[in-house]
Amino acid sequence: MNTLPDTASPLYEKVKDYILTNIGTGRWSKDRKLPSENEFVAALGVSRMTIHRALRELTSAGFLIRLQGVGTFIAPPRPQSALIEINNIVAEILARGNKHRSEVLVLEKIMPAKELALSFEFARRSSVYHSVVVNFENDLPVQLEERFVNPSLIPDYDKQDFSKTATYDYLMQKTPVTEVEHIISAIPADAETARHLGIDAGSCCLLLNRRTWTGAIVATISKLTYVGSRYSLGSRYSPSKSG
Amino acid sequence: MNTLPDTASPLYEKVKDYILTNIGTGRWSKDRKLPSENEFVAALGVSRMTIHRALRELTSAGFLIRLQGVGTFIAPPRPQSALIEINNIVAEILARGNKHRSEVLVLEKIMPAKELALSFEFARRSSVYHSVVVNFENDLPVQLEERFVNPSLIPDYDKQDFSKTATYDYLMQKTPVTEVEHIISAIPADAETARHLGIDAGSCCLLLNRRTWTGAIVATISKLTYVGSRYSLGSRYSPSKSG
DNA sequence: AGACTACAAAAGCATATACATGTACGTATA
DNA sequence: TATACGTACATGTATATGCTTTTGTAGTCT
Repeated sequence: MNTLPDTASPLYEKVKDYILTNIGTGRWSKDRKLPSENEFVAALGVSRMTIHRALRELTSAGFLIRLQGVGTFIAPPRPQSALIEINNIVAEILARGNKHRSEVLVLEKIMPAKELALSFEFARRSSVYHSVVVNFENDLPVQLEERFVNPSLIPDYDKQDFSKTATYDYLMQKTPVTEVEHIISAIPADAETARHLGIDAGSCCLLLNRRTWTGAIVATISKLTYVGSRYSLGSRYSPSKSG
Repeated sequence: MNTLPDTASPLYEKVKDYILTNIGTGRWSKDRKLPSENEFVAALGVSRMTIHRALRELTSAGFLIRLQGVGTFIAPPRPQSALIEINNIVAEILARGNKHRSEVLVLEKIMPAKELALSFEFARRSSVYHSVVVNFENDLPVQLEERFVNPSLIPDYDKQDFSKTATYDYLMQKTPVTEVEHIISAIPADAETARHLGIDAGSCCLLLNRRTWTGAIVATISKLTYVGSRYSLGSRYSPSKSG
């Protein structure tokens, strides 16, 4: 019985729409196994190759996961692109099999200075959360993380225990990132930074300034300082595998 | 006559590699019309549907442009993604309305050291091009650019005048980039680097190590050193607009 | 109990065929 | 001369068919 949309588009596009709609509206629950190709054939009255094309394109677009011999499943919310994930330092440390620990130096609500308020693109003055955390890899400090967070998007930021949950994980869970800006530079460590990171003042550090948006609203502004000799940012990117 | 690569991958992938290689090596000139699907069928002994899939995927990845009833053409070099474009320093300098100038320090063909040959993933020893260029913004050195280039993809690299054409522009024009790897770190300048960049030894520099691929072949390996106090890498990215 | 085997299910690959749609171009006709 | 038409060719879509590869499972043998 054919329930495909009645638009002027190729059949495989209709099938894609049909599937995406069923996922989007939640009619197919998140962890459910989708019908097999042959079941789709029976249900929609369309040839298997056409079903296959629709499923393949949805898979390469990241909406589905397919396992040969097993079935087709709805993909979990996407893991961020290479450009974004460079910030989840905790995951990186754990992935290397090392021990992670963090110390929360500051967690407060403040009125932003003029320049900071400007970066948040606030229409009128408003307070923001402010946190400073040091991240350790095997008890060696590798990153000093200073964040400013928009309370209108993440209201309970200052109630969290960031020695247990990484700020990154908490933020990713709370609000979807629709846009990211990165500015990377190399700077000598100032006295305070050097003290927190246990290095000499003037040592080379990698400074990553980051702003994230949720829709049109600036969600977070972060200043991440890495010890140059202990850290580097890597990414690998394939245009052909995502376009 | 079948000239497809002899790898253990599906046929349509081999066809894609075959086409990318022919584009990459310049065997098919930039503005040329590619063979029609049926001509590919005759030339490679592969069914039209398989050819079609290869061409369709290369088109959606941005390498080709197809016009129904007309033919298939090589796409103009793409406006790179945020992650890739951070390397076109010349364009950046000009975009800021500043003057650009470059000095070519080295341009030669060498036998790579063991480690470098390894990075190129060479099956057997083969020579590579080597260039070192300093880029100036308003007569102030901002970047030291050392590149190693695979001659099998870019055969005339050492015949170019890189004080006139930027190495980046030349490479982008000569071969499509299918994959990029970046490793960014902060390091103190060594004596020689410091001399070339007109800074004190030990000053903070941003080091960008970059590898690019064309198909399965490593095309270039670059080591870009930026003066920390005079430069930072920026990017802005919207996951939702490309995934 | 554990290991091996056989089979079934599901996705993946490749092909042949047919028709649809769009473009280019030459030729006939008003 | 300009329009209309026919033909050739190119890409796009849809289907049917047959095979391979991977994975899970149910039996079976030791």
